[in-house]
Amino acid sequence: MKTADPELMRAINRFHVMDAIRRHGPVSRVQICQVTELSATTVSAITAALLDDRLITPLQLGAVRDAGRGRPRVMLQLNPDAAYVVGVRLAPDQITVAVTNFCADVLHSLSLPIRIDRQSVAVTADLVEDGVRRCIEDADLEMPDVLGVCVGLPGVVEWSAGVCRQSPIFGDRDVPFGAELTRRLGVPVSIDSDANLVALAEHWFGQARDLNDFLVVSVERSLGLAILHNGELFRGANGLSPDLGDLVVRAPGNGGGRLGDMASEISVLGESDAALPSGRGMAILLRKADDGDKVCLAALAAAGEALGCAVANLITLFAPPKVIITGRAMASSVHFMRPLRETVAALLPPSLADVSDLVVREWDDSIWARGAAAMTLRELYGAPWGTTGPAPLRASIELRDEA
Amino acid sequence: MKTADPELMRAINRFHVMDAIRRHGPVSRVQICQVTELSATTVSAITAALLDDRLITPLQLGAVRDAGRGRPRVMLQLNPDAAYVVGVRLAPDQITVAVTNFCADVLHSLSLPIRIDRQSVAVTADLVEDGVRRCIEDADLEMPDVLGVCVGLPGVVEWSAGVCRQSPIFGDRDVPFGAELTRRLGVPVSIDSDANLVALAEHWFGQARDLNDFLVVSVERSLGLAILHNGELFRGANGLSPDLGDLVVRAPGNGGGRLGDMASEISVLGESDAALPSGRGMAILLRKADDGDKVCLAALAAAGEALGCAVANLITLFAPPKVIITGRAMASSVHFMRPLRETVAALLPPSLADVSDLVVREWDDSIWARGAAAMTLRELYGAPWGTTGPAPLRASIELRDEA
DNA sequence: TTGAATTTATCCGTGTTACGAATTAATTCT
DNA sequence: AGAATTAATTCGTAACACGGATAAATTCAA
Repeated sequence: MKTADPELMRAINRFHVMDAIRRHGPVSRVQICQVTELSATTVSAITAALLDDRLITPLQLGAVRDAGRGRPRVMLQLNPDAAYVVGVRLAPDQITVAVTNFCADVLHSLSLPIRIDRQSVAVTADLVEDGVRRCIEDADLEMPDVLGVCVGLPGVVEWSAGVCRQSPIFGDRDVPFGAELTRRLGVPVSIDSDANLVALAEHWFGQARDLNDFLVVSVERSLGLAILHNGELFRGANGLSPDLGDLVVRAPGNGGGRLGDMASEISVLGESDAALPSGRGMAILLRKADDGDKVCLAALAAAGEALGCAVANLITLFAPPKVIITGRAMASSVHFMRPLRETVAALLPPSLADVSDLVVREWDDSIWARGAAAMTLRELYGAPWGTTGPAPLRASIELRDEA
Repeated sequence: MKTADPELMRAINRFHVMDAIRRHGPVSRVQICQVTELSATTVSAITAALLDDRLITPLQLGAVRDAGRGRPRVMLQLNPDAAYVVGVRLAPDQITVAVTNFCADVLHSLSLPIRIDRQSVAVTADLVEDGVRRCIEDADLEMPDVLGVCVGLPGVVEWSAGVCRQSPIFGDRDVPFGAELTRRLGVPVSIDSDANLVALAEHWFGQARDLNDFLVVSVERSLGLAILHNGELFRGANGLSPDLGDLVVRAPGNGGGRLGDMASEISVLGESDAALPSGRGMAILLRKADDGDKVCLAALAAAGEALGCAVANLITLFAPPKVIITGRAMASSVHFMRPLRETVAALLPPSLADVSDLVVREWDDSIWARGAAAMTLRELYGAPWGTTGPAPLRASIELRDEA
């Protein structure tokens, strides 16, 4: 537990101010007062401290002469150069690295089309290390300029421990990838599930900015799931990010099993004859489906139904107002989405029939980097939430502790 | 959002002190210091205020002369008479009412064996009102002595709104039972899912006191689910308590469907020929199963497998160290539990194979009342958690608000 | 061009809070 | 009876948020 003292008080209010500035672009002090409901005095003091720390800057610039009467407002914004963050995304067939500034703008990025799922952990770490160093160099930065690195990857990731419990890109389990890269790069490296990064980016910068509850389901080579609940990323009891692919849709055998074996791109391709070693298989399958190929249509429909079943269950549990489906290929096909929507509608209990809005969203690669940036920046001006939880019960209290 | 001011600071620390006293029985100020990590000064001030408010009392009583050297400790405890709370449990065939004191000790209780699932909402409300008034009277209390009432019932309950979205005991949906009883009784009445009450009671008073993450699955006439996550009851986005029965195990048709139609007592009885209008059916079925009756064994096994599938998915999502299965009859049968355990073990991904401990627990009726008490008392000396969340984004900020 | 009006931001004084050090209180041991 | 010991309170200090007064920077009107 964290006891409440003036320091915590300040930390909370400072976060509120930073959060307001981040969310509402350039913003004046009076506006911050309105949003945060803090007094003008407090806002003034906190912004002064933030300016002093160079975390924010006044936007002088001919300024938006806003034709008001009195003293013009001084607009404040995050200082883009306050810190730099590197975001890395590991996909089975690609490494993407991007450097962002304090506003999570991508300064420079780098893509390596490498089948890392064929490589050992050591080789992958080598590749990531080189990519990060190169990307920083290309952005005219030095290693010490970098506040932190965040790596997003598919699978089950224990964020708090920096360990990847299990992932399609690693043969091994329980890979301490965070510690390994921290050692190599000399800056803090955190790892998280790629779906979580997207969800966070969407919450910070995307269209879910005003939503405190939503799900992100990504359908690519493997299945990803992120849950934003009460404005916070939801993690399991140990900081574990749940893996959608591990959900079971029907009892195994009997035409059911792991969702990941039924609704991911790989599984769909496996059911059709379009499987190819390269990445073109899904495009071919989708075109065939458009042309009416029965096998391909059935494969997509089966996947949609399986995923729909899982999504219905997730809605039953979390009741999120919005569910965002994403993925490079399948998510954009009606042959996949229609069965999915129909299954969800059919399985949802009447009491929850209309709470959730299912939308499909496509992102470019920068979203991963921005999510990684957000994840890292959260730590810098991060909220002290959860630091104020119930006491972690000590084993027991000695009635009288001996000398 | 709640801005952090001295008042919040105090509220947080006062909660910590109250929580420490509640958890560690009679406890001295020094011990509170150790547990809460607050300074002796602060603890002294807060306990003085609490004593002044008569929320706690010193335990004079010949005292546990603890054979120490110096000035003896003054043990503090919750003042049992600081407030009284009424807990109500609605089951399909029974209404249970209990009055508890501030320590959640049951002072008096009352059971009405009535098939309320056959009655209208108005009649049920009548019965509950009468039961509560009578129980208070029998406990030698007056209505104004009662701080609040909490009603636990099966189904989907929106706690924050006091509305029962759907329940086997109500024909209608969206029943505003909380407001209705508040109007009738003149004291605040909250409602929640019965599983949540058990979970909270278990967390406050039971064996899960030192666990901040666990699941409670209750198998009775209907299925209940409660999730304690990070020390807090987990509720869906709208304060909705999820209903386990609404989870879908397999796609409908094809031998699957709602879990509630596959693993509840009612569904199991329906599959066998032991169905009886009275409540003896399950006992008969269980005995028949013990005697080797194939049909009964199969029914129990099917239910266990279905529930196991759902539990495996929940473990995948929440990674709780413990899952508590409860229920009057079925949960105690190996013919049900063995298939359940085997299914969970089979379906759990390897990375989560050993995180969760499945236990069966049986409670007496008082647990509901104590849970209801805890739920209500939480509000009195409740933690200000969640009051400090990210700002509820205003629609947008006017650049200049006109006069 | 100058002064009034207006809006923004800061300064000052007050009250609340937590905390460390010193002090008082209530015991047991010798 | 006095020393030792542990518990609890009191006192003084520092940090903070806040309301009201003040200063700052602009527009509007004569």
